[in-house]
Amino acid sequence: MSATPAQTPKSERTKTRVLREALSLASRVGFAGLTFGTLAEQAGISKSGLFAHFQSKEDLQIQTLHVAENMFVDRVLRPAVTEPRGVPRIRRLFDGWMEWIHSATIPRGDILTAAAFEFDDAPDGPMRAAVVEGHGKMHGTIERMARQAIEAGQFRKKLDPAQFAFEFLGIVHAHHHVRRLLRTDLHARRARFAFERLLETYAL
Amino acid sequence: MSATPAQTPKSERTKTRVLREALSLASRVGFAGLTFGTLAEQAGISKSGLFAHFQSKEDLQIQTLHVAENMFVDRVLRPAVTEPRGVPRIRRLFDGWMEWIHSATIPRGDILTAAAFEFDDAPDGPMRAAVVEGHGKMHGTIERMARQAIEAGQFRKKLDPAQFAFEFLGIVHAHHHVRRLLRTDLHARRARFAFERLLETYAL
DNA sequence: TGAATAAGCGCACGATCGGTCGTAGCATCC
DNA sequence: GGATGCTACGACCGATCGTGCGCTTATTCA
Repeated sequence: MSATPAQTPKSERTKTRVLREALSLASRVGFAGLTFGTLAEQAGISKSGLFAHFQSKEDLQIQTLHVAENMFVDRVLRPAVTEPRGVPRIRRLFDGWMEWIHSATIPRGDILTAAAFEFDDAPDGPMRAAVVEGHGKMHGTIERMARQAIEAGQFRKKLDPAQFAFEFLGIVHAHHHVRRLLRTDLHARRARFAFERLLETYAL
Repeated sequence: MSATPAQTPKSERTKTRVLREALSLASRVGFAGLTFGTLAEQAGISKSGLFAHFQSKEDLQIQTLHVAENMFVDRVLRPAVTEPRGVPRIRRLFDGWMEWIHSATIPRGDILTAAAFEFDDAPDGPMRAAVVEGHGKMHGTIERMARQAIEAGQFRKKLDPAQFAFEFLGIVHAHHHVRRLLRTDLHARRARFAFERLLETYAL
């Protein structure tokens, strides 16, 4: 029994495991469908046992969202930043994001975008605030990349970085939405085409 | 009592009234939030009384959706078709749609787009099918308009009408989403800008 | 090793969900 | 006008939701 080398406490290990299940569950049924009952069943723990780790449903949702965000940073954002500033970095971000979407199960798609769509009309609350903050950060990141592309002489000076960010996100979201609605990957082509047109408009 | 001039039967009048309330309710809380309980309360009718008019919740949702669709046709589509084919008609469609969005209460925005977002990841069912069909029709309409613009010599021949429809809808949806997320009308400008850029790319 | 702590469980709660049923009464049509 | 059929009602069902409580363990730390 004392064989366990006294490392991470059990509580933490359980929580990590539960959060992994929560992420998987939310990917399938959304954050609204992330209920204590179903999560308890999937994680092999009692409903009330979950309350030892999460004070409320909102708490559970937020922590799960942060797990997803960290994964996005690792798999999409970080790789993009290894590219040189400007257009290459923007391209890599778009490519990475498309892959990220593609790797997700079709019915729900990119879990972060799905969360944004799910909570954009929710009443005020911590979860909505977290989603809004995530959107703001992403918008800011893309804006910055556009600005760097201008500084690098790859984009025209007349380009408004905020406008670029709006359209970039719009393309990604439109793709996400159509993919969910029609349950097909055919529209990745259209999204890519729109993205290229966006770059071309401001190239040189 | 016999004063009523034997016109529309009472059943129909009640149903119309209830559907009007249902639309108003759905505009505030979404189609998922359109429950028999709350609708009964708002319409001043008993929950079970509603079942005389709607066999199921899905039935209620679909009928309410159709009311909204008809309204959209009257207020947006029909006015657009009064314009000459090609770019003017496309412009009018976009303008009308932006007004339609603007006229909606902010937290939920355009009820049709909201429905599309709400049911794009729902399990198969009549409501989802109705939403998909609505999207298909809209896509087809825009595609046709783009084709007509090509025929009229206003758009380049190399333009893919389906691509145009994808991007047109993408702009509208992106606007709808950001408006709900940030609860501001500031992004109408960005949407319009994106739309103009879309037209310019294929003009001549 | 033993005491303090916290993890996890079973049970139950009030609310709300979509939906059913039997019935009463009013509208409709012959 | 009178028989018929539909509208509308209230009561109720089983399921599920988020959440609280009290208890039994298992774990942590001195």
